[in-house]
Amino acid sequence: MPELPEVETTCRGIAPCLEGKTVEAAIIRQAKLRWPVTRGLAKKISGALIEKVTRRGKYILIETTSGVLMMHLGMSGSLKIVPSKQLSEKHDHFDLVLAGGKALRFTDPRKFGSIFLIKKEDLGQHKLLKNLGPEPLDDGFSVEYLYQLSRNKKVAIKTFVMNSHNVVGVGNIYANEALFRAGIKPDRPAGKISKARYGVLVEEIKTVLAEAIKQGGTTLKDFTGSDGKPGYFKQELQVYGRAGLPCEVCGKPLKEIRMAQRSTVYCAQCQK
DNA sequence: CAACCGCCCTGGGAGC
DNA sequence: TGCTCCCAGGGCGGTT
Repeated sequence: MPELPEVETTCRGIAPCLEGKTVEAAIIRQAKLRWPVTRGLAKKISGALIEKVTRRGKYILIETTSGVLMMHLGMSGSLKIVPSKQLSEKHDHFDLVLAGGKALRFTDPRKFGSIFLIKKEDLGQHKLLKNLGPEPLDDGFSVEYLYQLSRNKKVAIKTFVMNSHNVVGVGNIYANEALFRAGIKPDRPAGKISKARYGVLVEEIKTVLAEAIKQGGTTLKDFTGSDGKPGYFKQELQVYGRAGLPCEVCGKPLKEIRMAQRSTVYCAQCQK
């Protein structure tokens, strides 16, 4: 499942293949995704020049002279560069066909992803973007920021950091990992955690994401070749997916609880 | 407003 | 081996 590091890796992988290219056509095979694909997208984007590929949270933004193509990979989505003549498979819902024989192909078995075409001037006001919190790796995501925001909040710290209004891009896996590294019990109320502990948490969130992005670099090399190869960061995970297995620090079996319908794994000994 | 839950979807694993 | 069941989960939108 693409978390922020994978989205970042995807952006870095596809950007050189897209920037400066002209869009010949867009092929929409499945318009029914998490939300309907923007009406008339194919017609509107044909002939556009791709200027820049960026990212906001987990939204990939492909800026063109005809508007911004905004894509979210949801749970199971991926993007790759393929020869435009390559036959599509069952879950290949969208192609952005480029001049020169290649295409950007969007694949998403569970259809939790989304694709929009937005006017550049409307981007900041788009409902999916306008309420997003700071980027976790930016300086705006600081101890002061998170600590102040957390005051008087009763919500559990894990739910708090996974809320994209507070900070973007911290999904279930990295929330679990960062809390373990910071030694904070996931169900502790956000408003009752000291500033010093927020200092540790903010650092661990940044570190774990940065490390995962670095690992993504390995995938980057053959990005256009095969699929996104899930699990490249898997060997680094200390708690996620390890319920019942011994804590790598103290050896006690890791516990699993459900928080907001999400699997939550922690060490009762190391996390307080 | 906060807290919570339902929902969108399908592959894969467990259980029988 | 094949069926059925259930779970994974980002994130919005609706309800309480």
